[in-house]
Amino acid sequence: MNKDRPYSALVHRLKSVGLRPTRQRLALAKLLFEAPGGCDRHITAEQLHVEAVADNVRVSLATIYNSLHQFTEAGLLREVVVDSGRSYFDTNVTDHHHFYFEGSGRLQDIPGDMVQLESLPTPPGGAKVARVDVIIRLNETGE
Amino acid sequence: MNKDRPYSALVHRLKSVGLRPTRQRLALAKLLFEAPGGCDRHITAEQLHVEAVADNVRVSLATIYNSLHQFTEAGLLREVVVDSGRSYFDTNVTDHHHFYFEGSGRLQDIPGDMVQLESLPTPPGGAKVARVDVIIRLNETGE
DNA sequence: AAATCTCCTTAGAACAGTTCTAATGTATTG
DNA sequence: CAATACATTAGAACTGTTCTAAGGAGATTT
Repeated sequence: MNKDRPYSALVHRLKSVGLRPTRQRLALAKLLFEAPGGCDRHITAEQLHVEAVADNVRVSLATIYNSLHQFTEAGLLREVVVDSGRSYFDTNVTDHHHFYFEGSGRLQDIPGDMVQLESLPTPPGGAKVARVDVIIRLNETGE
Repeated sequence: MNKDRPYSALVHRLKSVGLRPTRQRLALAKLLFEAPGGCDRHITAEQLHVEAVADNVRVSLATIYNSLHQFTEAGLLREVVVDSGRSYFDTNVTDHHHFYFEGSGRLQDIPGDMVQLESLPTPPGGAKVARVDVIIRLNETGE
C-alpha cells in the first residue's frame, strides 16, 4: 500500500483528532496501529518503548506516556486496568471485554456480543455510566 | 486441644485460617471486620494505616501490607483492582461486583445477583476461570 | 526561506505505592 | 523457661508514572 508519503492514513488519523503528526507520534502510531499481523494489541508503556527503540525510533519514555494518554484521550486507545502497578493500552476501542491470564499478565479480547449483561443495576445518585468492564481472570493450568 | 479461650471471635477467626493472632493482626482485623456501622469496606493500605494510627495502634506500613495480603490469601479479604497505582481491599468476600466512582475513587458493592451474565465465553487453552469482575465505572454529575 | 509562535520532546529528578532487608521482638512449643 | 519459628519494624530500594525546565520542531505568516 502507501509508504511514507506525506499524507498517509496515520497522518490523517492524528490530524483528525487534533494531534500534530510529529515524528514520534507517527512512529508510535505506526507501531500501535499498523503492527505486522494487524491484530489488536494490549501494550504497556515500557513494552512500547522497547519496541520503539528496537525499531530505531529515538523516543523518550516521557513521550511514550504523553502519547499514550493523548491517544487515549482522543479515543484512539483504551486503557485497561487489570493489575495495580501496570497500565495496559488497548488498540481495540470497540465495545468488548477481556480475559486476563493472571500468571503471565497477558490480555485477550472478548467480543462485546459474547458477554450479555442483563439487569444492570441503576447507578446511584444520578451518576452516569462511563463504561462497564468485564474481566474474566484466568489461571493457566499447565502451558 | 481446648487451650484457646474464646477471648474474641477475631482470635478464632485468625487461628482458623492459620494466622497467629498477634496484636497487630488483631487490631487490623478489628478495624476491618468490626468497624462501627458494620458495613462492607473498601480500603487501601494507606487508609488502614491512618485508621490504625488514629486508633492508637502502633503498626508499620510494612505490617499493613503483610497483613492485607495474608488476609486476602486466607480468604478474609478480596483485592479489587480498579485503578492502576492503588489497591483496594474489600471485606465483602461473597460473590458481587462494583460501582466505581472515577472522580472520587470510591467503590460501592453491587450484589452478585443484580448482575446477570449469560453466555460467558469458554476460556481459551484449558484455562480455569479464577474470578469474573464486573466494574461499572461512573462519572459523578454535579457535586 | 526567515521569523515567529506554539506546541512537542527530552533527560533526569521527583513522586507514590509497594516490596525488600536484616535486626529486633513476640507467640508458641517442648 | 528456653528454644524455636514466625512477626514486626524502620528505612532503603524498587517500579511504574508524572513532573520540570530547557531546547527542538511543526505550523503559520511574511
